[in-house]
Amino acid sequence: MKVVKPKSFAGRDPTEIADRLHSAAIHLLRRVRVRDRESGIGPAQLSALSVLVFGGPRSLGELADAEQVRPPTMSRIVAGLERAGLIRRHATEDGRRVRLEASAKGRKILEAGRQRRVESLAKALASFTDKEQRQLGELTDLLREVIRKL
Amino acid sequence: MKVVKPKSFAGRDPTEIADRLHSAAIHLLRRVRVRDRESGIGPAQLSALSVLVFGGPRSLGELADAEQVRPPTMSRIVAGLERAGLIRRHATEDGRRVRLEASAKGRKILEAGRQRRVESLAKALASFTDKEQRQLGELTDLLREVIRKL
DNA sequence: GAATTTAGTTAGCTATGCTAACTAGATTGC
DNA sequence: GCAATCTAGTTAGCATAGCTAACTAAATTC
Repeated sequence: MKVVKPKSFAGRDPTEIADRLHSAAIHLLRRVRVRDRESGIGPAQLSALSVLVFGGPRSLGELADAEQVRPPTMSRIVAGLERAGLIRRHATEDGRRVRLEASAKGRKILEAGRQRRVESLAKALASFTDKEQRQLGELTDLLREVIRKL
Repeated sequence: MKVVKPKSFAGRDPTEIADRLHSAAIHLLRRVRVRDRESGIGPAQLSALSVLVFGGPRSLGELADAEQVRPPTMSRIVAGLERAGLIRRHATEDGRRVRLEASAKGRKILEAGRQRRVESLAKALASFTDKEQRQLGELTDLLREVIRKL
């Protein structure tokens, strides 16, 4: 008895899905990086900044948690953002904690990067059907759920 | 006249999709990195190795193209993989070119990493319905297309 | 056979990850 | 009320990974 798995029906196997997501993530970032370098700001800084812009002000530790990096790593990322004038650091009642907040310049830089990213991605998306684009939108939702549960 | 865009119907806007894909890619990799570190091999080395294992032997330049990095970067990645005994380097008729090939040890390491990744991801995927899992599978295909066109 | 092109390496910079060890402020406990 | 402990963040030091510029050596072109 021969069981032939239909290869064309992709991604049923969790291993397969895992590998593909992993590979997709790596290569997507490599592509995007090219455009993001134009902003003169590294990917980790960009990502941290976006948390502050879209998620609001927070402490360094909270930012580290959100970005899944260790405090020393975030400390340096924050130092870079501050040096570039993209965020500001305020004291809080708790003298140990800092309150990090995106500056107007930071918001502008992020928006510009977003525009560039869209420029590239919109071009790539243009050749897809409406249905496929809708699917992609749904994928990002699902993906967020997956990551949250990871 | 007021046009209210339904916010809940996510991802129609290419900007939105771009941002989400970007963010998802970053955070997915950060999660996976934790498990991948157990293999004692960096993410770039792991990714390059997987090209050799699943895509077959090729030259350094081809590998650099596949991985979307510059030759000097790939040169160093390859040096690391060679030092660790995960790949081998053979001469070709063209004296400038090298032929890179995964070793048995390299294939084993990669398979082990795959297992670990699956262990995590399968756990995360388990809470999704069959339909959602199928969707995720289909959408990784879509994602590959997007990246190819980027 | 000289000039050019091509493949890969080396050198040197930056950014990002980590752990270990430190400082300083807040909290706890006696 | 002050010592011990805990918590937030920083500093130091290491490794990986990205880049460009400049080099070496082999192949190709003229």
